[in-house]
Amino acid sequence: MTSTVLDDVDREILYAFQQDARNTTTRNISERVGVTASTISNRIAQLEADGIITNYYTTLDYERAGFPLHVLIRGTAPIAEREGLARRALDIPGVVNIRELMVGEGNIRLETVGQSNDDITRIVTVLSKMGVSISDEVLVRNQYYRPLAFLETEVES
Amino acid sequence: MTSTVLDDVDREILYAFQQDARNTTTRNISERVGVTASTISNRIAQLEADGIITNYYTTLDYERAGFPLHVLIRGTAPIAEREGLARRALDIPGVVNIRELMVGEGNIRLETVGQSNDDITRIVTVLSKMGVSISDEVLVRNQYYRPLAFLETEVES
DNA sequence: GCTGAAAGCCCAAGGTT
DNA sequence: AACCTTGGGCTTTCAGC
Repeated sequence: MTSTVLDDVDREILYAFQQDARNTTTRNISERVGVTASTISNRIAQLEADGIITNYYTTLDYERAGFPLHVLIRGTAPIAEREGLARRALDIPGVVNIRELMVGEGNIRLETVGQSNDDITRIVTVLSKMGVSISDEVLVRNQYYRPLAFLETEVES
Repeated sequence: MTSTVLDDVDREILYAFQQDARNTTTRNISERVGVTASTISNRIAQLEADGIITNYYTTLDYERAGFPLHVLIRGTAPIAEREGLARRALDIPGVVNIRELMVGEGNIRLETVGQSNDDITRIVTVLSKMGVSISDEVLVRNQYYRPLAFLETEVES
């Protein structure tokens, strides 16, 4: 692990990929930044190797995809089992995202989708049996994303 | 808007794209499903046109990218202004995601990242001035994603 | 609505400065 | 660390079914 710095080229890559991970080409970025596409290709490989880029993901409109229920669930797991429970809860059908939080009450937050209330009920039931106590369920009305704009940054790589 | 059904080809595309939106090729999917790459290309265009695919996104390890603070903020906005406030809050540097919820207390949830506590403080200050009352801030410890696995689904297109 | 071929574009690799 | 060239692969388009 040596200390490295994200320069303008890296930042441009990360910003472009957050906006469109599929249709952004190395050539495309290279024209914006003023280096060759080969260089962009090398930088991307480096960003992936460093674990800074973790995944290329596609966001869906769950409702249009046939899943009208989009629900956030808040639960609490015993500290010692928190991480294991979070990973296992990810296997419950309908769970699409899990966050572990640095807090006592409500240390696990799940993003779930379903076709009917039964789907959500089933998820909550399974969570309870796993040892997660549920304290809250709320419907998502809308969601907006914004690419992270980078300023001067220093990272360990 | 006519009623359409997602078939196995569509589901395979959505599932593959949720796993890797950048390195999954049309040919790659076509071999799994048993239709030609041309057909996959057409289906993708249709899924985009229908608004089922909303974005191709890249997830980052914010900590390794130089932003060690990853914080969820919970706030409440007056119902009438909720949507407008949510959209404007997205322009605050460091805010990467906003959800509007169908609930009274805590109807706006923000995902934010920062290099120092000052960054988070600044975000909260701006939110307060905008008219959002903040009730909670918690640190994210870990996060896991899972592609949505589709069963039989019917959608409006 | 799917197929198949062709044309154009893109990416990765190796060698060079 | 960045550049240049090239070979191979990918995507899209369109005529045909």
